[in-house]
Amino acid sequence: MRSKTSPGGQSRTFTETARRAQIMAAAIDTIAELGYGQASLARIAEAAGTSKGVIIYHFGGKDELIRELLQELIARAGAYMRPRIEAEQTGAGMLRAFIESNLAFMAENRNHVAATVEIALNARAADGSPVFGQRFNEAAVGAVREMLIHFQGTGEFRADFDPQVMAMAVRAAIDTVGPRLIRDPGLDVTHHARELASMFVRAARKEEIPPAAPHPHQEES
Amino acid sequence: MRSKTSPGGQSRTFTETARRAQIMAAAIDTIAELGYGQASLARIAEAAGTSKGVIIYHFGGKDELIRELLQELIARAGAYMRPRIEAEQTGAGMLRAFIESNLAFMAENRNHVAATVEIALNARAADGSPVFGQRFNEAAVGAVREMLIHFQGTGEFRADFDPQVMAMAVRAAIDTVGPRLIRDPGLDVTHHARELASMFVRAARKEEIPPAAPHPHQEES
Amino acid sequence: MRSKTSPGGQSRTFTETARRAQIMAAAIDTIAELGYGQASLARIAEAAGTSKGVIIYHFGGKDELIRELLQELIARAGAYMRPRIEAEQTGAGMLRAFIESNLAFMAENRNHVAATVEIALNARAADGSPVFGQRFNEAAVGAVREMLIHFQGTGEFRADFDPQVMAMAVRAAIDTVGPRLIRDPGLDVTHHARELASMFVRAARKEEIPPAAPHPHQEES
Amino acid sequence: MRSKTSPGGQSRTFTETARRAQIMAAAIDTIAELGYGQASLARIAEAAGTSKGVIIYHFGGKDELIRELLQELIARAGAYMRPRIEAEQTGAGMLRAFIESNLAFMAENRNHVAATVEIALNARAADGSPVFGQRFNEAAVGAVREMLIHFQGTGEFRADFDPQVMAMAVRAAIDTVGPRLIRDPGLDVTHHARELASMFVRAARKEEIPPAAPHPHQEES
DNA sequence: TATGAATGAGGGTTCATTCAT
DNA sequence: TATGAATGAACCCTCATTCAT
Repeated sequence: MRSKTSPGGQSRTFTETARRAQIMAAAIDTIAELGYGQASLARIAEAAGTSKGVIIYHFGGKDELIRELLQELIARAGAYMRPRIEAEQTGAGMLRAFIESNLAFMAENRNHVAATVEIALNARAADGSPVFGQRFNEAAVGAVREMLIHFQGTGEFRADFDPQVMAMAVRAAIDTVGPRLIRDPGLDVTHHARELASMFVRAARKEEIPPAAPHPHQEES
Repeated sequence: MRSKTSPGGQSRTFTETARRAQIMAAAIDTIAELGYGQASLARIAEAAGTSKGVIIYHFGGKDELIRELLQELIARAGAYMRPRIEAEQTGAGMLRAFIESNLAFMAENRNHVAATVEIALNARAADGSPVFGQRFNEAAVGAVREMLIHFQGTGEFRADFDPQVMAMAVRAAIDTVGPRLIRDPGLDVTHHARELASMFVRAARKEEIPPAAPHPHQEES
Repeated sequence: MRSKTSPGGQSRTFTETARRAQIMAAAIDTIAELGYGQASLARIAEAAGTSKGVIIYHFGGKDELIRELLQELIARAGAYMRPRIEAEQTGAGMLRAFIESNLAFMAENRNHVAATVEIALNARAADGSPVFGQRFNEAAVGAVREMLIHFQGTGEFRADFDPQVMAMAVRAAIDTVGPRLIRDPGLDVTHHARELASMFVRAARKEEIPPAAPHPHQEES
Repeated sequence: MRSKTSPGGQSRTFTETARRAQIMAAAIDTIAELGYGQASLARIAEAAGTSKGVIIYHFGGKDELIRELLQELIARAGAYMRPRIEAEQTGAGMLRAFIESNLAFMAENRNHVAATVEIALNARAADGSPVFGQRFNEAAVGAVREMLIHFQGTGEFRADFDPQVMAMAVRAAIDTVGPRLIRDPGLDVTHHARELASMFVRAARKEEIPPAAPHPHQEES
């Protein structure tokens, strides 16, 4: 991981940091707009107003650029979401906060998210094996899974569902909004987020019995 | 639609049909293994044991090959799923059949499905705009949405969720299994499917049992 | 020169002659419309309603087809023009007949002529040297030159012009109409021919002195 | 018009200008020698002592190279001819200057002119339609036509010929010399030019000398 | 630091031709 | 006779990368 040192080996100057930020921004926009496959160094350089050489000079190669880009994007999303999730105490609240803050971040950073998905989906090593998709996705799913397990333990969530399966579904349901957001800028993300959150909460939580229910039947074993 | 005519314009020879099938199989495997971006004609040809020229001779170009591949894959999945879905009467049954048959098809045709997802996600026109992803995904989501709407109308499903949002979530939850299946051959797809189906059924169905049910039907084992 | 024998070595059957004519017609149209460079065997075959193999079978290769095409086209033009020229006795009459009949043939056989010009201009041997242009053009120019020389001898034409130069100019002036005819179908070829003929006759013939010219000056040495 | 900007978008470096000139020279020679159809990027690169990639780097593609080549060639010919034509006052003088300077330029720049003709005649768009031939030729013919019309107006030239027809003939008579020059380096272009000029002057000019000319002007040496 | 220049592999495609049937 | 199938070279072009300046 050379991500904190400049090509010469020293830590970064202000100028270099700025150049890197500028290039990364251009890369985000280019990937979001054209997709990973069409985002060549030449096009990214053009969007950044520089040349291919500069990019390679600063990042060492396209792979490095992509890797750093992905790290940055994930970190940014995490910084946005974490406080919003941790402000909640209940499982329902946290699950809802997770989904809603994730989608809110998407809505506010459409290009960033689109680029993330493009990279995670497409970036491959020389031998064709996925580079990021795997570990990235597993980490993201893992966080949700642990949360579900925790509240299964407290009794707030039902015990009869597989937390891994639901975690994957939550992740997928969120991620699928990204591409759609790009094509349909008018999408009401807030509504979508609320609906999604309600849906998963309903699926996870134990049935609440209406206060004055005379004949409490249980549904489903 | 030239998909039923050979390069000469007449309908297909036995030999041609065989060659086409062989090439398409090689393309499926190559795309599933290496991803869409790495699946060049040369690599597909190598996997098929022929040369690029042969592929172009039979399909007219890479675009045609991809298009036919996608059509074939979707048709095959539809043929597998449709009867299983139509055998059901209730909304819960159909939703469950949809999810389970889709995942069962995936499990039995891993490479095919992985290739489909790769193509749908990544194939782009020269200007960078998605070629299939959009319409393909919308069609798939639309089918689920209409089903949900119908059973909201009959009263079996709750009326207070957005069928479009749930349909997208269902699609995404299913599609996310594909890539994972490739990397983790030991995944218990049957279990995953049952869990997923239960989850969405629980989220969609009304919670109340008819007050004083004289003939207790069991829904779901 | 294998142009009178079929691939097997025997002289041609009726069927073969018909096939050849059909292919040659298709080649003429294709070359006239798309130009020599774009007239691939595949396109010619398509226009002829057959396959590339058939063309190669009948002509032995693309070069043979082109060579025969050119011969045929020249022969046809000659058959049209020769009687019209030979019907004249004077130099002016023959020069005029040459130009006008040549252009008349063009107007009636636009595609043929366009194809001829395309081939003569573009067909090249493997080493890049022109195949037909040279000898074909020299022959065509030579005929005009000999005519001019003959009537310089009889005294009808001036003796002070270089017959080779004028012959080349006549040929070029005629040939340049071909391409234009393709693009501008409304061109009045009869008018153009008459103008061209008058122009060259005026340049070649000794000045006719107006009958009652009082002071005959000569112009130009 | 990107013809003054380098691949990066800025104006040209010395190195780039030199490389471009070198490549264009190689392209001229290659096209002149082998014809447009055989002048592939590979062959041009070989003649220039570089690789295809370099050409594409500097010109962006074959089309650009050809387009710039044609512009350059036309501009150079114009710069050569214009002052020689404008030095004349009479119609005969200008017509003669046009023809003679054009052919003199040809004689001094054989490959350049041959390449120009090859390109103008053969370059085609993807659909087979001529790219340059049309407009290029019309422009060249138009200039001559306007000159003829002008001196028909002044009375120096006869009024009874079609200026468009003669203009086309002049252009064609000149252009036909190009290819011949390549094959026959010993051709006496000066003689040819003088003959051609005399011929067209004789065809255009009125035959009568003003009845009783008091001050005999000499027209033409 | 930064850039212009060059490189070489690989991309998809067209083409004339060969060959078995 | 005729065709469908395959071949292999050549085509133009894109790309990530290297290198001298």
